[in-house]
Amino acid sequence: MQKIQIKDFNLQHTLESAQLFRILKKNNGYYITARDKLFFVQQQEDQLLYDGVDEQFMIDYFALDEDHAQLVLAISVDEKIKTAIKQYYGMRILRQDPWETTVNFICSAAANVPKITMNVNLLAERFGKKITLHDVTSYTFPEPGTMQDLAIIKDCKTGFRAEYLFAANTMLTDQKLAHLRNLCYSDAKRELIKNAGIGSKVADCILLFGYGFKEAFPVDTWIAKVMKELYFTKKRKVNNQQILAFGQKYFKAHPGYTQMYLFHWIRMRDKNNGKN
DNA sequence: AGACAGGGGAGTG
DNA sequence: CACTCCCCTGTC
Repeated sequence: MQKIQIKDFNLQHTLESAQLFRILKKNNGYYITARDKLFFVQQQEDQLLYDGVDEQFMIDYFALDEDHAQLVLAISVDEKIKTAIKQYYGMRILRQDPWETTVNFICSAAANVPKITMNVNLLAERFGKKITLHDVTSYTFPEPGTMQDLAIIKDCKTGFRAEYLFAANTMLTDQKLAHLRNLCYSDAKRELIKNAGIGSKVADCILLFGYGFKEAFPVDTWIAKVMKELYFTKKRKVNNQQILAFGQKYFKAHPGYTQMYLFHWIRMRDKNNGKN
């Protein structure tokens, strides 16, 4: 087990904020499968204990080189967002693999966290390779181009998303996805949306979690709800596009980070209230 | 703006 | 137990 010093970091909030799905809670920590790696991580106050990956991976994956305090300061534009930040301080946006993120969020359409988790775990079992760490077994994420059997994709209970996944597998490569890094946010988004099954919301998730575009502001039902509640109290009707435009303008420092805090805050609040 | 998708879960007989 | 119905949620 190795150790790394951390600051302004909360592992639980980071991992339980629906930006990644292949997590197993165990041994007072988490086993995470990320693309072709299976690793263990546990927080002990200002340290992360980890195994299965090297230090450079940890720094990059968890964005440990980011000045989170500074970032939070920049997005603290009003009391509402400050409340959410206070409660879940240290929630980081991970730097995930673009291909894996793309597949994850194609699966996310008309689904929820348990269903997405089921879908991607099944896909990995069918198309990935077995991988083991300690007493935990997992499967690597399918490589681009390897999901060549539509029937198997369907077997993974992906439903109408199966064809989108099949097409993405045919059309996308790591190289093509890497190219999007050279583009600005809106150009990259325009490119992503050309793919079937990727609309505005899914594209924003991919851009935020897979590329680190902090301009992205994914508007799902939770964000729509919290934004209406906090910022559109007088307006009778507002659509997701308007919420997106407002969010990007009002939270202009880092809309994506603000979205994360608001998303987590509203989900936890409603969960604790016994709603949902 | 409304139809629609597959699976899960609650409710009913 | 078998069934029906409704909900979930984002794309088309």
